[in-house]
Amino acid sequence: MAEAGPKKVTIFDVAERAGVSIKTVSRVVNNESNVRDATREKVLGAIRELRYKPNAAARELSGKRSRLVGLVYENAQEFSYLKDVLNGTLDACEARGYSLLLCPLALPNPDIAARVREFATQARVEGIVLPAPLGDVPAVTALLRQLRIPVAAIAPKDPQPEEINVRCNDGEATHSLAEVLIEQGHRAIGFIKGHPDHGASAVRFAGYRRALERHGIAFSAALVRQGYFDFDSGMTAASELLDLAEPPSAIVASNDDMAAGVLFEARERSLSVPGDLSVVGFDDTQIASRLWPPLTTVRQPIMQMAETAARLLIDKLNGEAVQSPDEPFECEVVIRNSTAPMPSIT
Amino acid sequence: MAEAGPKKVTIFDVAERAGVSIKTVSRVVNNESNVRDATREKVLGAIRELRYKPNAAARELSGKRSRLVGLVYENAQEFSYLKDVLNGTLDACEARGYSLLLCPLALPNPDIAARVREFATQARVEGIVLPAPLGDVPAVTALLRQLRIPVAAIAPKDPQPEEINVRCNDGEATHSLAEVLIEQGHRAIGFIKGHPDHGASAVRFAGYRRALERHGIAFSAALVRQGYFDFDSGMTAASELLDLAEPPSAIVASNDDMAAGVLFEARERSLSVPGDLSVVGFDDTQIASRLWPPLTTVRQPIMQMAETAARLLIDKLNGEAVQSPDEPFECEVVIRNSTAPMPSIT
DNA sequence: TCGCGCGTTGACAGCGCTGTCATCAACTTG
DNA sequence: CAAGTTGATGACAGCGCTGTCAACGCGCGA
Repeated sequence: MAEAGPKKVTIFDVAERAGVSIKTVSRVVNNESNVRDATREKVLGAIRELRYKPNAAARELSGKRSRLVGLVYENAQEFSYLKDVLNGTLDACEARGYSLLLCPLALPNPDIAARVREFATQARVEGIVLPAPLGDVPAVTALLRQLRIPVAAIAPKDPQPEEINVRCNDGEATHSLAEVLIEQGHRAIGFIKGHPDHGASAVRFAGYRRALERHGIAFSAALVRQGYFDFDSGMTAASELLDLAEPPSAIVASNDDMAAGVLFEARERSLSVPGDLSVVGFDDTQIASRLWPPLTTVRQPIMQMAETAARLLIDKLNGEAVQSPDEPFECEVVIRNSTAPMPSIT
Repeated sequence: MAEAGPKKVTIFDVAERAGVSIKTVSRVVNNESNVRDATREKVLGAIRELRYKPNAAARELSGKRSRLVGLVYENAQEFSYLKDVLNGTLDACEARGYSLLLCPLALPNPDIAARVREFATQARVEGIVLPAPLGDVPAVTALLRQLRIPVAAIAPKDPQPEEINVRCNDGEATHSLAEVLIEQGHRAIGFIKGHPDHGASAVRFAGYRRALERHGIAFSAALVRQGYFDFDSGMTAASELLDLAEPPSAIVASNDDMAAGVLFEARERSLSVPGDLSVVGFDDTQIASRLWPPLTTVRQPIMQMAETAARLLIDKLNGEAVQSPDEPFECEVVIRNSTAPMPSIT
């Protein structure tokens, strides 16, 4: 191997330069108390001058802190969701000097527990970020609790009070979304539920029901179909709904991918959207604005949620007393062109 | 902190159990030669029985090997591409006991070099995977060369012979794609180029030109527009092409996102696809099958390419004499419903 | 005045592994 | 058969840091 670059700067070099012991340098680097301000300044100066960067391996070996956070996620997940989760988590890690390790999971899978255990122990992560729907998978959550690995869940169905979790008001948002349709005169509004294993599915469905109730529209189970958050299930559900003797004039899909399926099915039947049928999605994924017509949908602040989750997690790892945000994050309804007033039946 | 779990198993425990010195255990773990088979078996047995896992921090501190690979990528990139890159790279890392660290880049950005340097030195990665288009960014490649960090480039424009790189035959694929249209009778075939900074753009354009040439169709610069791989530029380019006095009857977009833009523009003009206009994309991203009509496009084996790149990179880091694959990976033309025979003008 | 407590600092061991070099037995060779 | 060669194994230092604990100086109350 070729020799290159300047000699590695170690804590000894800094100590010598600052005229203190390595222990004091260590204290300064780790922001410990009980260092006189003058001393701290001296050390900080030496660190800056020498461009000292602590050796992560040595710190971990000696101090038992790996400064590693894990992101365990469902690999089949809509990727624009993951992208936001990833970016948010990375931001938080970077800001606090942590590194991120990834653990994609294929669900459903009987070996999840083994894989997560392997990851948690072998990868030496101090804490784990668990984006939905993994915060709702008992095999995972129970294991991590048993391993005593701190967890930060993004949008779990049943938030554990002692664990970090961040939520958004997607129930409210679905309520608003349904109201958009109601205010346009729609009364027969179909609903395609999300995957039953995802906490968000029930919440969104509840939001839809509340909107109907509030506006005095009778709920009809016939207008509800079970979907699984994927394109095909959206198509199938739309097909069934449109085959009804009295088909809905609008359909709320629990995510964009299923809404895309609805649009597809409508095209197959030469139904005009929004002329003959209004459609709304959820998530504002990239596809929402690429479809024709562009989808009215809901944008969730996933990246902020992930950033907050990871930040709180790291703070907790650092011994701070953190608590989950009291208020859910705000979703935003994005009005595009897939919705239009109910054609008057005069 | 709560005490939990079994006592950590160290190399000493294994050595004792196997009745050898720690050094011999180390040799076995690192697959070094000069260990008698019988000894190796004994040690392997002890490792298995004790479930020994070497401590990564200690190995790094002592041996200077971090077993970390970096993935530097453009964050704005189409994410289904990144997903494949990520999955392929992760697979290779996992199979070889490496971990993956991420470094998203926002391009264009004057500080890339600083950020990459920070990542390369601070994150202690031994090697870096560089998916397109980053293998073509001199600020990045030159820096890494100077830092002497081994690199594996995915689909670079100018493959460096001394560095690992994997390619696919996307020129051929574009050729085939254009031929699909030609065989359907199209003669006026528009082309929307990709981002000029991406190596693939020129290659795909060349494939298109070769197809025309091979079938004796005169090339017309008027039918070519510059795009940037994004939806909007696809729309704009389509708009210009369709405004031509003699508009094309088919359009080849250099990726799916731009093809989606073409479809969108066609819809705005109430043009039927593929009745009035045939459209093809490239990449077979998720959106391709969600659009209406579903796009004829080309699927690249990105995940395999990434897996190969990362695998070769790690082998190289381990001192093996590796060389890039001689043959490019094969792309696959996916025929869907966005193409149809040229309407006869009889 | 002495003794005590507190805030600050340093000496040193040791985290778990790999690199270096010494050792030793088993061969090979003239 | 002595000397040299080779392969297998072990002893030990040390990677760069943090935890532990001791030492030191200073102010304060009795």
